[in-house]
Amino acid sequence: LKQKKVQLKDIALEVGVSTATVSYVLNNQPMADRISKEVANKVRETAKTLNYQPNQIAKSLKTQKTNTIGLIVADIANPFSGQVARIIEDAAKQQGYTVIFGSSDENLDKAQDLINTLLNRQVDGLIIAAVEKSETQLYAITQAGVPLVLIDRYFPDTPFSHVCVDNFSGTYDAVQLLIKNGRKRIGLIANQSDLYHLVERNRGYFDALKAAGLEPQTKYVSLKNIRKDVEEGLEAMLNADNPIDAIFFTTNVLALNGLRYLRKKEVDIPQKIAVAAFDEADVYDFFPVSITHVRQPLENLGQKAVAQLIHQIKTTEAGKHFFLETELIIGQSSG
Amino acid sequence: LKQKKVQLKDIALEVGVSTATVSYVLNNQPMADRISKEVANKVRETAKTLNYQPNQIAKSLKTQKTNTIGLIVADIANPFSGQVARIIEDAAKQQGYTVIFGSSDENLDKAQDLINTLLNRQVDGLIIAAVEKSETQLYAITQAGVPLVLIDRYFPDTPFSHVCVDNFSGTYDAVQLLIKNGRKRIGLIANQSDLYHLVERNRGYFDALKAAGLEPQTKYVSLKNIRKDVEEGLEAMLNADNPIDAIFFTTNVLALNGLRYLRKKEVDIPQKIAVAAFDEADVYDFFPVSITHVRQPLENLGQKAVAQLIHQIKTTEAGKHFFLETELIIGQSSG
DNA sequence: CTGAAAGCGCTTACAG
DNA sequence: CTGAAAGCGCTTACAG
Repeated sequence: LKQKKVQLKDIALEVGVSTATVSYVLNNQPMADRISKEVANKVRETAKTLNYQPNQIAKSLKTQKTNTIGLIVADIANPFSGQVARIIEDAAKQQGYTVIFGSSDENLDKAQDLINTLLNRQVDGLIIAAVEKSETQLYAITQAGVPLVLIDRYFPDTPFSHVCVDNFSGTYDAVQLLIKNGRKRIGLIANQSDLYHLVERNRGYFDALKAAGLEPQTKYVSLKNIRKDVEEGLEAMLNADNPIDAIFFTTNVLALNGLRYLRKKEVDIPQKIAVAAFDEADVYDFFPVSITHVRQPLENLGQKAVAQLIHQIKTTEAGKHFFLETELIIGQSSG
Repeated sequence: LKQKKVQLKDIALEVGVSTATVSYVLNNQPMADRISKEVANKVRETAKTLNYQPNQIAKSLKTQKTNTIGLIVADIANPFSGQVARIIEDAAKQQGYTVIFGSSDENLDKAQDLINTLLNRQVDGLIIAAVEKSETQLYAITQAGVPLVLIDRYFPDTPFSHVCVDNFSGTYDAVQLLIKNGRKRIGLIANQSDLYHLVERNRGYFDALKAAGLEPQTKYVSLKNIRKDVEEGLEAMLNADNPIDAIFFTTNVLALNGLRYLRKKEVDIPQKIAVAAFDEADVYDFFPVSITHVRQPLENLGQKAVAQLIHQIKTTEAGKHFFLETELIIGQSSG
């Protein structure tokens, strides 16, 4: 049933030249300049009439380039990952690259599996939203000579290229806004994680409080138990002897769970408690009050990652560290 | 800089056998049974110590199989697409397939571009959320002998396999609920589109109204102008001489835009106007009232699409049409 | 101006 | 029980 595909040989036969000649003209090789206009045109015409589609696999085997980028995100179903994937897809396509993706679920073994699969498929380079404790597997990638760019997350004191935002300042500024608005007891709800970008967000919170002489109140939630942990954390902080009057969520997932709870409990925002969060969410638009949040420049993030990766593919030069600025979107929730 | 990769030849050399032998044992070919246990073990050991990673490209060129599925969605950044993509990714991985994706933006030319790219890369099959008027390009795929399964959308009187939901019944039931709840003037906000699954939703609305002897009121919105069109439609219907007391949105994007507008205008839901919609959205959780909606079984949809595609890849048998049942999630918004 | 030929890294009938 | 060899569909130095 599978139709025989048209190949170089067929065009060569039809025109009466060698496959070499056909290859030269179809790829616009420098060689092609020396091929007579007649032959070249005939080749091109024949390719068109036969509807020739080059076999990228054969091409790749010979040239050792697949024009493919491997992308590993946390979960493509998560809007943050999806948006970044889309931007990367577009930027890659513009440069003639296709992307193969996989979701790591923040799991080290799954990530390693994906890396193996992608390397077996000879991707020209990888863009990875790295999972916790994955430094070793990342070193293996670069040691194999495969270009690598980290996105969103990174590891300090590590040579891998990365494109991230300034998580510290982003958080610092948002928390400072809560302070400026007169809040004295500002809680933090954060992921229990060693991922450096999250650690940096926490540090932004602590530093902002310290600079104002305020006491921190924190709840670290487990990835396995987000909803319950967030609710328990909020409940404890709200019912403490000295209850919080503001809360900062370090991710949008935490914020969504927190906001759902606060709405259920009919806690007044921002009268009773002011709210700010890192990252956006569509949902913010629909909350009764607009939510103050730290916005990451996703477009820039994705495009720079692709640009840097392709640069590394072409030059085998590495190790650029980009930190992009975040933007503080001030809504009504911060008071 | 690029490290030389370990290949079959290296293992063969090390063990002192031919590459054929190495290939047989590493692939557990039937042939491998006849190879002495000692040799086989030595091959496996050596492969492990050298950390041999097969070159999937070379393998594919020879076997004419890439173990790759091409996936075309409307926009991977859109949560519906992202969730489906994730389910497909997992189902595919379980069967040893990797997925390459692309976003068509509902655009025929982009879709054709993606199809070409994916076919050049010799994907073993395609799963496509088809765009309007794409029948011709789909016929070209099947005529080239490439297995194809449509997902979410389909075309009537067409031989392509598809996995979709029963859009007519889903809508019919939801609108009927509004009617049961005493609503008499039920409006429809729908996309201006010939896509059959959307046409079917519209038909569900009209039939439900007709069965109850009610008059329809409709607004068809352009993809290029969703927000404005939705708002104008609602405004017109709310301010008509005989204003609507309920509204049905045929997609979640339309619903989100509509809900945003209704909230801004402080229209009471469901007192003044009852609301129901096709498809889910995270946002529904955060709306002051829970939103009645028609839920698609995404998990099933994605898994069946992959299963059917792989079936077609292995048997070259085609043309199965799946219609899955939707579920009506009854919230407070429908009154 | 063009072609013969090697080779990319595998698999697999075939021979022994 | 194992290997020599052809071949998947291209590209590209090299020769003429």
